[in-house]
Amino acid sequence: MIDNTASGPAAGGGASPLSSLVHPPSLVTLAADAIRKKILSGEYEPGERLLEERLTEELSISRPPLREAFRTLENEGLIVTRPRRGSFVSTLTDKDVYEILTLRSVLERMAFELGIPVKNPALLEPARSALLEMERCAAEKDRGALVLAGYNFHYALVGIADHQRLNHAYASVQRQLLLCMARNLIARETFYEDLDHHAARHRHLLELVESGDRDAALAELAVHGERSFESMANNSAETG
Amino acid sequence: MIDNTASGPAAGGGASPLSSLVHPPSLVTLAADAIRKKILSGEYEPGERLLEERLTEELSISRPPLREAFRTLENEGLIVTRPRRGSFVSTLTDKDVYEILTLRSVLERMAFELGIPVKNPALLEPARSALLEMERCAAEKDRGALVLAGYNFHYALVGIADHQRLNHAYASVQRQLLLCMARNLIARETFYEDLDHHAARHRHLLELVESGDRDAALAELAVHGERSFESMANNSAETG
DNA sequence: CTACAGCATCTTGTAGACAATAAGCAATAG
DNA sequence: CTATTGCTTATTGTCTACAAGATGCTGTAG
Repeated sequence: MIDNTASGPAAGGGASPLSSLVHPPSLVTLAADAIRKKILSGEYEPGERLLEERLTEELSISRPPLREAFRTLENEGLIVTRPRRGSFVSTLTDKDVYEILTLRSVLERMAFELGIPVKNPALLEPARSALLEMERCAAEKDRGALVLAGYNFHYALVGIADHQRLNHAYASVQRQLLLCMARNLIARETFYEDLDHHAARHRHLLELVESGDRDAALAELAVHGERSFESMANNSAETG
Repeated sequence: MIDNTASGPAAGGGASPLSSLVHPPSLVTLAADAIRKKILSGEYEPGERLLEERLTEELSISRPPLREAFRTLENEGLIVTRPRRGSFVSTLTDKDVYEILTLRSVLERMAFELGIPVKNPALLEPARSALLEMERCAAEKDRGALVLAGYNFHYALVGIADHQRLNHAYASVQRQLLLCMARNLIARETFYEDLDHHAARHRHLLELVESGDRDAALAELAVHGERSFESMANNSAETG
């Protein structure tokens, strides 16, 4: 059954909360969100075949909206559809991981180059609250939640560029990154060194962004991304 | 009626010629290609409502595959769908144009940074042949064809990075750029100064790429993009 | 004359059914 | 015993039909 408890930007395709009040979301949207959630949570494993009939009864919808949802997920890179063969959860090779990480890095740098110094202070609010959420997770020693909060923070940070297409592309890349993590569950545990240090690094990054020093922020972002890249690449090399 | 005379990478979603021989393309693919073509050629104007029933009889298919094609085009940014209201060809604001051009620039730079020096010489082949096509168009004084060939050249150039996701994102941006041009038809005529000079600039760019001098190629790309940006931005300011 | 309410029509959203193809299995021949 | 061929089954691709909601018009009241 569809359960659309909309999560952060990294998790859902999420319509704006305003429009969702006015327009009841279509089954296509709900189905896409539900399946995306199950893929990213690891309930559907990479490579797993997604039987349409099975999904229809699982979500209590019929096939047309389900198939439309598949198209959406396909364009997001979460599933691949082979004609007459069916749809499968994307299996990521090491090259895919490389592509995802490099593209993410470029998009983040673009956001900083366009967005710093921040013209509209309101654009920083989401990043600030996301950081608070991170620090809360760190204080509670909730590593899994911290990772997700980190994704939301990065997404919010990219938002300072006030660039719709950049946001869209970045969200897509982030989702695939979450798929990487679903592949090697170890990453979820060994990714980060120390929770407080992790949160502190992100606070430092945000402060540099707020200061308006573009080059300093970009430099920090570089080492920031470097760390993630190494962790993920090592991890992928171990398991892949 | 669907007429899938597959064009260059900028125009079609184009399945590989090999697989198209084995697997008959689905109606969804054919419909998406056909509609995309009509949108980019200007047959369907920006803002125009796309009636499902009308499209079904125009393409001689039924609504389910058509609706799936809509999802694809929606994710490509060519149409927008408002729930219970219908689908419309995307209307681009000046900010949209700004976003498209900046994103394109970043993606091209990324391709150069990752792809130069070119490791696999075969990756340069598509760019070389695309350039020849450009020069042919210039010689024949076919301005419209030259512009399209230019798009194919740039797409081929991005291909040197050997980066699937980058290619995909770039193709998407390019399609929206073509949508810009469908908006202001003037651009198609006044965009370029001199046909031969235009082709020569592109040859120069390719030669720098082939030489392996990344910085020089990036510098040339910068002025290259600068020109397009100004032309497009001015043009959009005039008409938008 | 204008504004609001109610209705008719049209369009989208969804469901269920049919047809075509691919995968898996079994039987037979070598 | 193995490989190949034919069939069976299951799953995708597509179509037609029904339901729900939105738009536009018309009629009436102020």
